Amino acid sequence: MSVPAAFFNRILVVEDDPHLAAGVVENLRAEGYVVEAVTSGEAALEWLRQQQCGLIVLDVMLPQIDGFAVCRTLREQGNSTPVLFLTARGDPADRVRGLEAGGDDYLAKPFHLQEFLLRVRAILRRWDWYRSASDSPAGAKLQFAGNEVDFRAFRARSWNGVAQELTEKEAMILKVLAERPGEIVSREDLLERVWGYDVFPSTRTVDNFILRLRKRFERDPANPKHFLTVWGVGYRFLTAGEP
Amino acid sequence: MSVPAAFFNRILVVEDDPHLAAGVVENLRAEGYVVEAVTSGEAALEWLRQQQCGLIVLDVMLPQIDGFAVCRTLREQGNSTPVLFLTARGDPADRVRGLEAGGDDYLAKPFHLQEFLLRVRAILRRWDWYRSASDSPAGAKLQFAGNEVDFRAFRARSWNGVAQELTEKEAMILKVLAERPGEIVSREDLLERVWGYDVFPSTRTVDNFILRLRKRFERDPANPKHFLTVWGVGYRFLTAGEP
DNA sequence: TGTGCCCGTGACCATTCGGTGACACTCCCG
DNA sequence: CGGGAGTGTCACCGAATGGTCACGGGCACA
Repeated sequence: MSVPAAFFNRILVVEDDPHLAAGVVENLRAEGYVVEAVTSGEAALEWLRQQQCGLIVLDVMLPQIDGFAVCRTLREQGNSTPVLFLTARGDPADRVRGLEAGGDDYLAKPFHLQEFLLRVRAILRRWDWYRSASDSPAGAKLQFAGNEVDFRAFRARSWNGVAQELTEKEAMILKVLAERPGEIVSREDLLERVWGYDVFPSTRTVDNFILRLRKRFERDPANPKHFLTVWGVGYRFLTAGEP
Repeated sequence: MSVPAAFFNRILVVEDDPHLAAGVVENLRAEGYVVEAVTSGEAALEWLRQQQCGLIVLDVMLPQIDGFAVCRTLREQGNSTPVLFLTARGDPADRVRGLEAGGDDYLAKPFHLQEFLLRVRAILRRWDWYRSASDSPAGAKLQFAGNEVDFRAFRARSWNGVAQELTEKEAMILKVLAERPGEIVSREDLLERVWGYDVFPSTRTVDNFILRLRKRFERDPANPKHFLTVWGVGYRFLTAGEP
């Protein structure tokens, strides 16, 4: 049963709300998955007739065919790709319904992005019997300027050896910045990536988190060398030092 | 490290109706399990003398030796492989009898295929921890910070030498956490792994068990060093101290 | 039938996080 | 060189979350 590993890190996202879809897609991509997105059940079924993926993220509330029906149809066709349902309601009975439709997991909106990513990882890990258990999507750890960050555990050790317990948001902001070292990341980008959907704090909130990161990881927080301000736009992360 | 042959995902189907057997076998295979089938209790016992599997799907109505008897015999022989009974009748008393014979779950024919597959998955996942405990001596015991836990016996000795009798749930939660030291485990993960897919205690229940584990194993339960809270997500277990 | 153990829940309180506003400061631009 | 927009920084507050306890139901066993 040695299946070519190619499609295992591919994920199909089926979501009609473009905003939510964008957040989900971007975050999955950032985790190292290859992501495709469609906006309806029909499109999903069509896509899956021609392509394979390792996981389907499937909104329950879709126009025309709902998510449950999509999943049932797939299963009847003998397609056993893992499915993670997203639903607006948090009703436990819905969870059972989802599972009985042939799904593998279920998450109620609004969900924590982190929780979502954990589940995606869990499903993929669970399904991969024959792969080593230590598969880690890209970038579980980050090192720069003597700091060491473990994104899996929200934990870090700063240059001076002090252990740091990051909060969820701190960790995610850091991750988003660190994914594109040297590139400019706008505050809006950060909001989208970290808060995901339906919540929009002011951009000042972002500044505050940058402040915290500087305090944690900069030798001289007032003269940042790694969390740089790009005036009028956003921020830029440097691991060592390059203009 | 492509681990092929752990027997966890092997399933033995004991069913004398060839038609039903074929359907069950095929569907299990489609799910990715490795399936063997025999048609009588004797054959099952014989097979199990030489082979191991992660689950036995056992029809109750078999020629000669019935399913209950097969299961009892296995248990007397010290074989603790999980058993899922299939029975023609929906008699609740049968369920009790099945459980008394040492079975793990029970499904009345005719059953929904999805329901069946769900139960299979649930059983395998639930028993995962136990298997890993009883298979390798290493997995059976956990040591950290002067505590010693024997998952097989639900028994432990805490750092101060006090003997602890763990309950089943306590042991399972501890096991799930300890399987991924340093990594975040969400409450939902814990619920699913420990309670199964169709039971829904509140997430507060999880907190309570964490509380108990802390009382048992932390030197200062109010300032946990090993059972750490990850705010907004879940918990994280540390044996000593690692980044 | 009674007793004890588990475990699930609700209540109450403590803590944490994150979002905001205020104020000082910086940078850009005229 | 001065003004205004944008940013650094801080302290604060509300809401959400977790810690902890005590109660009660259910099951098992005597």
